Amino acid sequence: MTASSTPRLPRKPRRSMADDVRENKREEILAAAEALFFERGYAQTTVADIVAALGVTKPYLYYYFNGKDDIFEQLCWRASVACLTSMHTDAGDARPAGDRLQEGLHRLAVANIRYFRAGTFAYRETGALAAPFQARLRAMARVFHRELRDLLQQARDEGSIECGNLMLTSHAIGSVVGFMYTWYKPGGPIAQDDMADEITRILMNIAGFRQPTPKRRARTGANKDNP
Amino acid sequence: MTASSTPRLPRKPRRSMADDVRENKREEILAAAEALFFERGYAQTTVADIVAALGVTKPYLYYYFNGKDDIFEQLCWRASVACLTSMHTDAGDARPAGDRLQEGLHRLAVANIRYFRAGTFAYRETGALAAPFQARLRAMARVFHRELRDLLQQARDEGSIECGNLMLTSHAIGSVVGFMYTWYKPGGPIAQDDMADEITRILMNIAGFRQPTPKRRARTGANKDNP
DNA sequence: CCTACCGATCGGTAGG
DNA sequence: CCTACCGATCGGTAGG
Repeated sequence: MTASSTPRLPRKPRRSMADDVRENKREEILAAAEALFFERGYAQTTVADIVAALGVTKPYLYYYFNGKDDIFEQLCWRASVACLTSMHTDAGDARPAGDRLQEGLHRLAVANIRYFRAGTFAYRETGALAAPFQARLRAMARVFHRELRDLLQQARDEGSIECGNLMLTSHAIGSVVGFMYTWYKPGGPIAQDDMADEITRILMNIAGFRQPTPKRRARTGANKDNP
Repeated sequence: MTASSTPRLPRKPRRSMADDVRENKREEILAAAEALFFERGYAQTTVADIVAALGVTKPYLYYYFNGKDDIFEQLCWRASVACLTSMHTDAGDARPAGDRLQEGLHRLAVANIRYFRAGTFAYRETGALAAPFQARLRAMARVFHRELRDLLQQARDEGSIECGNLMLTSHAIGSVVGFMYTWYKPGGPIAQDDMADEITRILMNIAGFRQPTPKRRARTGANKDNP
């Protein structure tokens, strides 16, 4: 989290080869557990299921993680962070709010497609999560909705969208990405990039977006080379 | 379901007073279990929790139900039926598709508000449901989306809505009601009837509804007295 | 890094 | 003798 160190000093590589191996094994366990938690649910997935899927034993798993709940929290946290920080925009970003909104919604769609499994744990499996962890997730969700509502309001004020109740609009947008897991599975007929664009269009439609900003046909994207 | 019997013969009341008492007790158990299953999840709710909430004992519960899974399935089934049959319209209904769509979406909103707890079990707790039961739910969900897409297409053909991909629009509509449980709790500042109207407006907006049918300002509603 | 096994707790049901 | 229920305990399995 606190990765702000003085540059120009490539000394002391934080990560040895042994660390990489360890990290790979951790990720293998996380990937196997994520698939099972998503399909069967947290409580219906046993630690024996996870280790069987990997062809290892239970003590192997407990060497890399503190327990079943530890694995679940790590999966849930990283996915929730990726999805719920999508609407964050730099304070110095002077572009029209409509552009920033569209870029944020696109990030939101991409994150929810990328983390389509673990991204659902926070709201599907609340009962399986410890109360303090739930509180941290709720706090992050509040920030997400605040940032989204602020962007919607700014975009409405500048006239690039037309929407009614901001809270309901915000929730409707969150619902479309949050409910995607019930019908969308990556690997289907539609490529992930195309699906992200399609979802972004739907989200912009819910926001009441009318035409791509009449003033100047701005081509938004990941263009952050020069300001 | 098959309640079509010859009238004018009030003989043989199907339901004795003892049956009513039994039915009341069943409903009490179902209500207590529903609240716990919704808040803690199926696996995190024990039979001991349910009976404790009612001040009764486990044999009492097992007299009225075959088990924990039996209770869960009954809750899930009745709620899912109520929500997923909302888009069904009579074959003889000759009104414009836009009106039938709006009426169906309003039923959908009302059903999801009414069954806001057990209505989520089908997609939140798939892992806790037996495979054959899941199959029956999936079949019913398929019918729901087919009926919704048919209505959307008819409404688009008659010009009362403008929407893009019918499948994505249908899923976006289902998402808004399916994800309501994450932010809406009945008993809040907004009355249930008002919330149903508000949700219906959002759903119609997602469908691309433009003004209440320009041709004739039809006032749709539950007015089925005379054709 | 595995085999073998524990303390705790589950859903369900016996006898009375 | 039946029903509707209680206190006590069952077999089986979870995480560890």
